[in-house]
Amino acid sequence: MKIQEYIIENVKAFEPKHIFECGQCFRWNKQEGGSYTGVIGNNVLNVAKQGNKVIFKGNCDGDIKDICKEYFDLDRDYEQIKQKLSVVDEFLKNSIDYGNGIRILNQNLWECIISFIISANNNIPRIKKIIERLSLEYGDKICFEGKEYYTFPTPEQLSKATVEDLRKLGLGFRDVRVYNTTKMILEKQVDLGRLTILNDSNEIREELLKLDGVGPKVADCIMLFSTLKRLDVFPIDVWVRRVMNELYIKAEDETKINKKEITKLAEDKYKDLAGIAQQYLFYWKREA
DNA sequence: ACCCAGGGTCGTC
DNA sequence: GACGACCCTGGG
Repeated sequence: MKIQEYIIENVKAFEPKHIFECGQCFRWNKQEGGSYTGVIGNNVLNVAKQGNKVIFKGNCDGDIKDICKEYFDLDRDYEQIKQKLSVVDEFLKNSIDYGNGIRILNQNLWECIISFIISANNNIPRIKKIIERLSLEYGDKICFEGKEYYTFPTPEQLSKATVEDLRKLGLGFRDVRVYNTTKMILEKQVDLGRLTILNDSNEIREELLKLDGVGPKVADCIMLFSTLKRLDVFPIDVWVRRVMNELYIKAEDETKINKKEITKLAEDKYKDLAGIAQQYLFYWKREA
């Protein structure tokens, strides 16, 4: 572990606020001055934007440049993606202008699974608090700039928690789901190593759905926001349902819309970039 | 004090 | 396939 720095000059499509507050991740916190600090694997990082520079600073277990390239998806051309999506229609173009610095992160698969199981029928502030408590209780300590941070617990570490322990940490009815899923992954009833090798998205989804607490929405989030990197999947939650109804469907009661109708609409309009389009729409709808 | 909603899923009918 | 229940927290 050592303190390192990595700077990108003339950066395009990179805005910390857009990246960390578009709902894809839960472990980043805004600092005084507007930078964000968070934990990636065994590393603590601070991300600051100054003009058209991005400055990464961190206590890292490995090369900070490699860590950032992988996690922040730096080798992907988001300017090209935005151009492609902007011509779909005015609505999407407006939301892209609003969240122009969004990037889809490559988050650890295991952490992503547990995080989005916790997200079910929950709100973002509470999801973040629960994940912090899990890390504090079962993760490893890392120090950075005089403060203590904690890694997200490994399956082995989290398996030390009983259902009652999880309930005490505020998971509510999700306690059993996290407990069961941890066990299933540890015992390789669902093999995460094999998941990353699979090509077919439907095959991956099928495997994820075996896990307790993973339904269609959570499975889609995991596939989009983790290292599985399925940019074509379109997670449908209350917000996306809302925005798709307002823009295109215009039904009186959005809760009665068939999910398949939304999925088909997204596929037709956004094609293989539906997941990224979803993030622009989600961020715009929640913030603006 | 009371009600509602929140990045849904599960069990039951 | 539709429906209610589910723990907990914050806001009206």
